[in-house]
Amino acid sequence: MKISTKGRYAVNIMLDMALDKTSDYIPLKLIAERQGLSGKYLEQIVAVLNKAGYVTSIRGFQGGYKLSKPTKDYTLGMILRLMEGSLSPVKCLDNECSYCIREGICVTVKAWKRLDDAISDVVDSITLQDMVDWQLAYDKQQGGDATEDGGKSHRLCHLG
Amino acid sequence: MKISTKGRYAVNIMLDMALDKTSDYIPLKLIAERQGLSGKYLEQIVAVLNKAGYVTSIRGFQGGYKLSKPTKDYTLGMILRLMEGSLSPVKCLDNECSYCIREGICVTVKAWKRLDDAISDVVDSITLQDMVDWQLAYDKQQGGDATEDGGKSHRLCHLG
DNA sequence: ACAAAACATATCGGAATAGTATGATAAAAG
DNA sequence: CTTTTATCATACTATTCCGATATGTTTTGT
Repeated sequence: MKISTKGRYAVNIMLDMALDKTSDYIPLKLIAERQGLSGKYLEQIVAVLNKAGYVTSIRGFQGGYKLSKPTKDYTLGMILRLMEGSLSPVKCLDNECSYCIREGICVTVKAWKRLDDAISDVVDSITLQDMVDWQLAYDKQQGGDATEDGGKSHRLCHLG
Repeated sequence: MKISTKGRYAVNIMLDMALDKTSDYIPLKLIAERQGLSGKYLEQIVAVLNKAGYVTSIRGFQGGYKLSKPTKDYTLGMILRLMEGSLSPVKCLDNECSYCIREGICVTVKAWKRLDDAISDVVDSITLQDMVDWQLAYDKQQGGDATEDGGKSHRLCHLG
């Protein structure tokens, strides 16, 4: 029941971009350094985000990535489902359970469905903007310069 | 984010026991046959349930297992956590995140915590008795003899 | 004694995870 | 027009986890 690094790092990447005030194309190497993650690994992850249209890229010198939509348009669920494939606790709920022996009778599925709904409710209700707001509120609470770099970079938790 | 077979099969085992009207010690082989699962694999799983005191066993001829407590005393969360170790979506929430670089600052953890709470709310609120009730309600709705064995065995979904 | 069943380990193939490694392509700067 | 920076594209790999099998040993009622 763990979210993989792909899912978590993807959130971290997009949140890092959202918190970057320059609102310019950001080289992935910079994000990797800020977050203390492998740049090459992040390339694989951001490639998926790129193909899905979640980020826009410019190649070559002074290139990089930026979010293609406003932060309120991304939910945690969108990002996680893109990377993880599905967030349902059992396969049965992914593909209509067409191969089940007793379709519709299985009482366990009723429990899994409740769990699945609860998970979806949470991840679909939290937007990237929400997380930005949480971060800004925390920065303010700390006086704005509690961090060694004055809060310019927001190193996130990446230890699963 | 998937529940493993150990967690799901453990639920199936305990639900199978709960639905068995004989209220006697049930040989695991019988459960394996009813549920269409590997008996040897179930032995490993039931061994954990046994050590945790969730089931009681009698060895030897005509031995077997039975639930050691009334069905309302088992929650889905108890069973799943026993088998899976933890249901939290990130490791960070398991051990107080003592090794985090920016403990308490990390804004992603706030999101993971919400998800974790939602998951716990669901699994801790569903008891084995609830699932038994759901099954009995369904049996009644079907007239009691819709199944080929008159509803005596309740084959559950085990396809993840 | 025998058969049925719990109990105890060891082993194992496959898949997923979490990355590295290597290189090709593109574009701006000097 | 070369160099630097960066995206883009695969290939590879080491480790862990999953989902079992396999091979017994021990207990116990008949």
